[in-house]
Amino acid sequence: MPPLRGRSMPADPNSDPNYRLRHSLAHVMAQAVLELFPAGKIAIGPPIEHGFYYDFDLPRTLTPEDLSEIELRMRRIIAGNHAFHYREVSAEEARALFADQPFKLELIEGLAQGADEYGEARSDQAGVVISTYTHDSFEDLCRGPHLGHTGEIDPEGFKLMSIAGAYWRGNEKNPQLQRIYGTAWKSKAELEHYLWRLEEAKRRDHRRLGKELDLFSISDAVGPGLILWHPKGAMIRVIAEDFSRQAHLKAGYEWVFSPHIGRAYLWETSGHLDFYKESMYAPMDIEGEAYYAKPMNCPFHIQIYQSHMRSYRDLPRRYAEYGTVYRYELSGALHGLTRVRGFTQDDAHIFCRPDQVEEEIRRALDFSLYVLRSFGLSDFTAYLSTRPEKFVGAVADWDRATEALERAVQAHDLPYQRDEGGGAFYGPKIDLKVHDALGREWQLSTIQFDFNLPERFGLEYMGEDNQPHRPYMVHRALMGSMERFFGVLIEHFAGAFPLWLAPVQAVLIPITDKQMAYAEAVRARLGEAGLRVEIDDSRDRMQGKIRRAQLQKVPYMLIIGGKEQEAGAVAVRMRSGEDLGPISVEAFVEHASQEVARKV
RNA sequence: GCCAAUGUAGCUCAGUCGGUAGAGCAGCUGUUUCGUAAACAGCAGGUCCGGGGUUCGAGCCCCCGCAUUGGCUCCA
Repeated sequence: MPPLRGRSMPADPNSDPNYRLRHSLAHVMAQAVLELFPAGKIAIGPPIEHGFYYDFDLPRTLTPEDLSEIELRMRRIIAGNHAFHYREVSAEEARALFADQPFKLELIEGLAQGADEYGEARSDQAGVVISTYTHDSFEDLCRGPHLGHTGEIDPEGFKLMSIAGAYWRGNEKNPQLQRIYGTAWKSKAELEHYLWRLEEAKRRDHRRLGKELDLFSISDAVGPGLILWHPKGAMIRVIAEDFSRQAHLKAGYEWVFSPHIGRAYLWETSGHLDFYKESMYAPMDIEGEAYYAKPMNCPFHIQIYQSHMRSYRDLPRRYAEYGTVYRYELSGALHGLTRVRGFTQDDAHIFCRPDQVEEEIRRALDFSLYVLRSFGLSDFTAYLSTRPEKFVGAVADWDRATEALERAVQAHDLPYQRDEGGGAFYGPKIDLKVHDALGREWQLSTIQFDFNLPERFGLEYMGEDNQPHRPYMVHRALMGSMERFFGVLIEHFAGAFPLWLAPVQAVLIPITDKQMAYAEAVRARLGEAGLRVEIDDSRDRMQGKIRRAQLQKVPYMLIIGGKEQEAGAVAVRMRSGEDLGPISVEAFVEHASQEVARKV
């Protein structure tokens, strides 16, 4: 999840004011690379979110020094003020032009057969045109559009960022190419702003802050992708879990627990061993029988549902659990807390009657937004994924479910996008992505119908008509996984957690050790009031103690000198640097308690 | 998993041409008792990621692993 790095998804030429610039720079870069490696083969080079890339097959692997050389050549080409010329060619002409460019030939064949440049079938088969753009000595198969000429590019507004391996057409069975990423902006100032944002993101990186603030670690001895929660990180998790659990109970959920492993039979019935096996760990043998670590909690909740006969009057049933699951992830995909191999979902499964679906979805979405907003996240986009080509269940059920999802989103006036055909084979879903303080998007919540498992397990309830009926089943996770959610919170707050979440809410700073006994008494009083407080009893000077507390991003520093001790007070410094001056201990308790209750 | 880069003290990092392993912070000890982001001094701290090889000699060169980082792919 490098959220600031451009995604491979091409930007839109109409809505993105930088599209032409970035696309043109991709061509300029390809020319520069071919100057350096005349035998090089070029693949594709689209504009992306913050820049552009181009994929190459080159006689040797690139080094970071090559990037400077390529940049130099690019600036030289830009200075030539070369115009971009568009022309349309026939398939034969195109084949001749790119006779020594095998990737281009493959693209041309695709175009000739009505596919687009990514090899996807196009809906508008009729209007397939093969075109090229030429500037200076470089001609590329390209749909455009481009700038008028290279002189429109600010030579100080772009920078080549990195080299990465990328499979031809993103398929790991295809040859691996070398991809050069660049970022490009209208001006040097914009580029610098972008680079500053990258630095800021680095400063907030949860992996860095996790170490600096002693929140969590990952040990080689334990294994990659497996998280150790240190006391301070665990404190935050416990607060978040307690808050959310109470909220669930108030919202009509029933709390359940389920084990970490289950028999092969369970996973055969659920179908996980058919369609999810690549993500599951090898089974363990228990008295000759295979057991699997759970990659999902649903089959267990289903067993609870099925433990006795359900009446239509019993529904809906909402089972919630912090369920720890294990999923195999490719080693190269692991990333801090946001992509791990063992994680705990704030999972729930709702079993309901068809006539309750609308209400249940609305409640689930309301609840999800309430919980996320409580954690200071307020900027959301919803993604509605609809029925794919391959699916299970009845079309009527899909339509009803999809409409319920859409109406729930609309009721909240949330910005949302439809991903037509993007649902899983077993049901439509809404994903909520949140935007953090830097505007980066993170997927957390998901509300997902399942028409598969009720069928496979033969779920039933007895209806008013004394006939068995199949319930609807909805999976949902709000924070998603505690690990990822924690990572997002760390980065969102840059480690400066709001008071209610801060693992240490205040540090008492005695100026000399004459105040130590008084500090101890103050701590006892604050602890009694439910505040998490430490005394800095090191032999540092006050300045040193303040600095340490600042670096640990502790919300309050309570300075205690002779004057405060006389007055039964503490001198309050906030981590913003603001000095509230001396106030009585009781006044501070009141002030802090209110702030905790407000969750800000 | 694949491509590339990286891996040196708890942390951040330096280490030249292959020739006795370094700094700052953190830790420990001593001195200092101080009013809003670092008191002073000393001490200790190493499987240079692991294993093999080349060499008189390897942190440095070669090979094989492991881990991390950036991508590809995938996702809570």
